[in-house]
Amino acid sequence: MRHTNRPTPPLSSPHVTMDDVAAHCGIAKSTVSRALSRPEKVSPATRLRVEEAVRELGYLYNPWASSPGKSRREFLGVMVSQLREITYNETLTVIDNMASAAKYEVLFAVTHEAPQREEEIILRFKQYRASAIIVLGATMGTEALLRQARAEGIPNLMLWETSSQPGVNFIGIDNRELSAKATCELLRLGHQHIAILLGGSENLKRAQERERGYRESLEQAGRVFDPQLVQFLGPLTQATGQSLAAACQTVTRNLLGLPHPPTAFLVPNGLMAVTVMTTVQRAGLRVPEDISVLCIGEDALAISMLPALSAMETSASEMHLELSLFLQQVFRGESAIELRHTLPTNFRSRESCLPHAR
Amino acid sequence: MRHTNRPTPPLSSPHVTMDDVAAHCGIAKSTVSRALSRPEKVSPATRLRVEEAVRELGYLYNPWASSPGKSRREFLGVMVSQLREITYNETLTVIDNMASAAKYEVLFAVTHEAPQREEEIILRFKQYRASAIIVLGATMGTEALLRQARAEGIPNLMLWETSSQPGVNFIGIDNRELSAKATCELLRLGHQHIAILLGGSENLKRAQERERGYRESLEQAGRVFDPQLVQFLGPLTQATGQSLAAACQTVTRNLLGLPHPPTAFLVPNGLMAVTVMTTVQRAGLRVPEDISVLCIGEDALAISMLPALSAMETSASEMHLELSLFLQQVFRGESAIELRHTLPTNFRSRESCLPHAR
DNA sequence: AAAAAATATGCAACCGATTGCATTTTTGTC
DNA sequence: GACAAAAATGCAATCGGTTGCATATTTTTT
Repeated sequence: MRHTNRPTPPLSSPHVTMDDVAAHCGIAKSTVSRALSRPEKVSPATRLRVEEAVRELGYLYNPWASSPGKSRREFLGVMVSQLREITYNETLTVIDNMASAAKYEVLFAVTHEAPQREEEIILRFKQYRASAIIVLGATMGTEALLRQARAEGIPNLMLWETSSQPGVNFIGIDNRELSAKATCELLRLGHQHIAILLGGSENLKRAQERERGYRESLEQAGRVFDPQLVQFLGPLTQATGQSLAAACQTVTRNLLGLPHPPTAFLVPNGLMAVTVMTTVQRAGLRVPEDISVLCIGEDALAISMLPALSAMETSASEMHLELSLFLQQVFRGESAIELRHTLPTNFRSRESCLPHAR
Repeated sequence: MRHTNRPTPPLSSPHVTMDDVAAHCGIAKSTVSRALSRPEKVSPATRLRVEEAVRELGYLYNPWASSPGKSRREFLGVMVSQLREITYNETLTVIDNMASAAKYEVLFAVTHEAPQREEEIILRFKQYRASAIIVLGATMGTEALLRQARAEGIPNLMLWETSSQPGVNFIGIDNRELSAKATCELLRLGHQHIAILLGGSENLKRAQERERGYRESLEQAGRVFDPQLVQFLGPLTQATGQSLAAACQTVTRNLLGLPHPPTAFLVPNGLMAVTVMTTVQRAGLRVPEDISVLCIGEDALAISMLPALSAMETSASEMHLELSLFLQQVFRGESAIELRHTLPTNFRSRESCLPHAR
């Protein structure tokens, strides 16, 4: 995207400008400007007259104007892979709160995990001179984009991910390790056939890393890796047009119908956990007696359901705290911020996992 | 908010301007401008030289500059009460897709159902000359704000709500009626004590309307209205700091402990449904045999859970279709758009509601 | 080959604010 | 009441693009 090619937008209604206010008060434009931005530099009488006129004429500050170099409109670019993860919602809320308090605007965009779209979005963020770029949900190309942005002086932050590349900031979990730990946990419980469900497409960094962690754990334990047990839900929903829940249901049913059906499921979030559990139960099996379910990446649903969901858990509040610290630096105008923080994770056993009864 | 008072931001790095490109090519700034915005008005040779220089110098179009009246940066203001509703996520995705395709930027803000915040946000949207304002989740003051915006020529659209005020556009469901229908449904099944759980605070338009529908239905059926059975979850979570799910759990437990405990629950969404069901079951009761659960406002979770959730359902896709039509009008530059559409709703019986066995 | 038409480019004004500096007005002091 | 200092205001340049109009160049026509 360089320039858009829309047929020249219908010019918006002629707005009231500072000149109008000045004329109305019979004073100079510069005085009006000062009255509004540094009231103490102006006599109380004029200030009142200006405020009066502003109200009367309905004048609105125009952030577009002002010397297009300096001035004070500030943006935060927020790029999200998709809006299916409840955890992202919380994080987005934190970001918005901080931004709002600091009078920053949030530019929001969804990538749908498409690398090309990511590139466009980052470019737009740059054009709008975003003070920082925050990413939720990365593909394999994201890091390169962020390094570039960083090199150009735009602080960046990837959330819920980690990165091995320099120049990319992050606060997040090591998904490979997380997935590996989860797999080990199930292996330790004696499960021979473990299915892993991955939200998103293969593009998704997180999904790739989890798949890798899963595979490595299996290999390390000397088990055969059965590709049938690895299911990416993203491409499926896109191909068939069905909802994620529906896709999950189909996949689960298919898995249960295998000659050697899995006795444990690794799922990416609460919604998938519910869906898997329900499907399992409808197939006449019990959770956790017959089938264990373990959630990688806990969310609000986990504790609410029955049986309560065993999960790999992380301190979201720790992340949000660090996030807010980062944002404060951004708001203070620091641009060479370095922040690479891997959050600790641990297995939280609840009710949905049991040792495999042969 | 008129002007912000930050200590003048640290001036961003000196960007490459059109002048730089022009100088580098030895041509006039205006030619560069034309080469980029209307390539056909410029000789192929120059165009190539300019493109080359742009690449070489790393020139980026600066949307801030340009005649601050015309020009082509276009915004969509999206105001959301909170990010707890999964349905909102889908709607947001639709909005983002449309905006992105039309090269509009999405300005995003969360109100937390605070009227004062809403006012600030709308003001900011106006300042940034947003082409339209879209609202998800309104308070009682929202409509007045939108009418005002509309009067000033900014199209607005309230989603998932209806409005009786002129000048306010909407595509949504009549929450009073919806709630009334749901209550009737439960009354018809013979339930004597029906609890209603409302997400959000009393500020929230939707919550108010649902409470009203519930009350009216009860009165119409000649039942006594027991205020104890009406629970607003919003204020509770804010007061105690606990999560929505935790608050829902507490409330449910309390309700079950009443002298005349409810035999049916009206819940606002899937997450609350899961939580109520789980709490009920942990209390030694069964869903739906002992306790019925009916969801007002269906979401992805509804069909995934066990027992499958009976719900008042609406065609989200119908809404999204109309929404996209509205946005297309906005993108085409129409500002006096009139759109007031109440979506049909109907009761979808699944497994979570049964006649009350006395 | 000259005139007319079409195309390409440059010049300069403009958009709506900010800001340094000059100027005017007010205030305070003796 | 005169004068200096301080406070308030105005003037004009500036930011980085866009655009109408004038000018220069190329192409077409006869």
